[in-house]
Amino acid sequence: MKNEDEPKDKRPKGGDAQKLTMAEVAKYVGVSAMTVSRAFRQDASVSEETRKRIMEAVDALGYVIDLSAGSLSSRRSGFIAALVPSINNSNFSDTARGITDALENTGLQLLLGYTDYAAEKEEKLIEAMLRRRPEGIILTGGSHTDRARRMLDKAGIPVVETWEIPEEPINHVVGFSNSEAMSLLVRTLASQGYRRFGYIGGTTARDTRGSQRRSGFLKTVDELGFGPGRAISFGVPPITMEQGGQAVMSLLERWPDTEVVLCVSDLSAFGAIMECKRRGMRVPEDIAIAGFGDYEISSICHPSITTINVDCYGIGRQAAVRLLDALQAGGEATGDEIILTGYRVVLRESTDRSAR
Amino acid sequence: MKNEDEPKDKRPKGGDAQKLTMAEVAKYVGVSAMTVSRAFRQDASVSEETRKRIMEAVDALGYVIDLSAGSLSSRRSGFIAALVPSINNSNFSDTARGITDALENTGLQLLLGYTDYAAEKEEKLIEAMLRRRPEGIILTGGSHTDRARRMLDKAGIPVVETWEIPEEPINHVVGFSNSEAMSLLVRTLASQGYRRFGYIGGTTARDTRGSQRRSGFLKTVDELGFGPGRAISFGVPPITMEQGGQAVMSLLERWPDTEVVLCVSDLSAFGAIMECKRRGMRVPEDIAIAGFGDYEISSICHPSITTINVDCYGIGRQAAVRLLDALQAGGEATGDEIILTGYRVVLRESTDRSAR
DNA sequence: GGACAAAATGGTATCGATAACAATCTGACG
DNA sequence: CGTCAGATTGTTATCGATACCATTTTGTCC
Repeated sequence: MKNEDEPKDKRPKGGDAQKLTMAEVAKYVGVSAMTVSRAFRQDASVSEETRKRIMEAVDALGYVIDLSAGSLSSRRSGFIAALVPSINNSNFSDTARGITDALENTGLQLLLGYTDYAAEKEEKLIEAMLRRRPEGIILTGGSHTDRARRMLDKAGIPVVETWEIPEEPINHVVGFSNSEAMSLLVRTLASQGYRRFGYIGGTTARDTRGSQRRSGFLKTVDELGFGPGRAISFGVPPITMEQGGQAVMSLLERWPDTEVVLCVSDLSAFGAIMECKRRGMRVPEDIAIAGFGDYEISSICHPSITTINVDCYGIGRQAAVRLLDALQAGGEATGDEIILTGYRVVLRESTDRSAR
Repeated sequence: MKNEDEPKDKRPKGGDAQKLTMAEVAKYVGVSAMTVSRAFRQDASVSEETRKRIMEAVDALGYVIDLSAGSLSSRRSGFIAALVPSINNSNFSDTARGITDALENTGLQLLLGYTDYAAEKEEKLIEAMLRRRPEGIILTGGSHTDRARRMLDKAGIPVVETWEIPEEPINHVVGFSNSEAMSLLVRTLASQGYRRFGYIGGTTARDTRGSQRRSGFLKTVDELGFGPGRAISFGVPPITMEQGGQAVMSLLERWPDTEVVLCVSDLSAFGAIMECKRRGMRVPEDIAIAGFGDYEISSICHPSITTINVDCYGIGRQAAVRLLDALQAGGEATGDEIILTGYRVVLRESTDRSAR
């Protein structure tokens, strides 16, 4: 049996491994712990002189305040949770950046998670997040499991759904209609003379925004009287560039006279364009292709890609601001509200009609 | 003056806004709070029957455990912190994904931050992270401010530096030599007959990996006797595709007979290639271009881009595993160690010599 | 100089879980 | 049937900060 008296400190390394507490800093300075606590918050009333002495001591000792202790007694975790489908998708990482930027200097920290486009994973993540008692939560989309909804309701914190307009919003919404955005793109291209439209993008419930774009496409093509829409779907999200290439080929195989192909995202559009070029087809002369999302690549590549520009960063920023407002108001005055973010068609070379 | 007796609950909404505690769940079930606490952990000894009853109550009441309270007394936050330069860069988001995946089912949660390639921002973030008492921390690169180093040392938690081999590692390292990787690319292309090498990528201290690639380039070109390297730099990281395009033009203006241009990343390489094509130059016939990082785009675009494939995901995964090992060992046996991750040259169309 | 408001500081209880130890229960075995 | 180890459950103190209220100090004004 081991000697029970052996040192218990098993920290990997680190100089003086004693754990400093506020009380020790206080003793060192000759004030009470409460005063040290106040010194760490700007608004609290501590004389400049005392604060200075305390901060010098903090520096000298290398003290780092422990927020988890504080949040227990103050009942404010200082966390905001945000869930995005994928962190590898620059549209969503732009949104994450918008959130982070809006949170700067608010004393709030972001807890980020990614759901992999799966509602069950979202449910798990929501639970994991709620265990940290976030003061608010930002979600992508409006499609959640029942249990997730119940947990969110019970948590009693402001919720912001983003990137789309849910049929039954939980609380606040910052987004746009993916269906209408895609519809706008169809109409814009139709006004340029295109008639035979194709579409690439799944129907899967995993990517609700993708499904909405697809239905917006089909509905609009129908309304315009351009016959039944030619839509094919493929794999599960996230859709790769390569899949975009495969998809455009099966689409053209099935409907060889397609004039223009709209894609669920720029990434699949890019893959489609590259595959066409590889096969010797010219874009837009032989086939026009458009995307969605206005990724960096679309303005750079050759031909540049017609797309819908979405204010990804703004969605994140506004969602965070909305949350901050709600927190400020203590949840009283602020009614649930839907904030519509803008989008616009960006016409580029890949659908240039004059090139035909 | 307001009536002090008015309800204090200002929660936004939420059904029964009472905050449940473990004690209440315990009372409901008819056991002690301690037993409920045990039921939440797999290993703890609670009879199956009791656990089942407790979990049913948890479900019925909608109780969500409060980890911040638990971590205070258990002195284990359940957090791992990770800092990456940018979340929009898919190389780094792959690394983040690797970390997250490795943490799955460990009960540890990731606190992610991005430094914007700035050491001062890294310092701030490290402090913000340490306030949450993470059990370990994963950093990108080995370049940190003095204060950051002191804080990390004082924190006494395992540190893993990634994506490069620091001269003075803090603790653990999972990465590769960016300089040698670039050197390998130069030698490989030299063996194909290329002689007049150009380079695009900054020297800034912000992007140490970029600087290492650059110096690896210059050193190798020099060693091979191919005269002084032709290197130009531009803007601050993160480098955009567009900047890649601008850079290749100024490089060719200055050294018009350059045969092959190596870029600090695939993104700038892509921008460079597109700009060349836009100007009517053929790649690789007129000018060969290579990148670094093997982003998705490089295998898809036309011409496909020669690059260095880096195990981004594996870096994250291994870094996390290393951390878990260190935590397991309680910091005893595990010496600081450098784990080298692989990389390899991927030759593609953009440097295809036979096309000339 | 005294009165009084405002500023600055301190003391104590507490947030909600878990560690550590104590107590009780269960079943196996001689 | 008694004993004892192991399984199960309970009790109390505590993690490290902050809320709340009490107290002391400072400054202003007549």
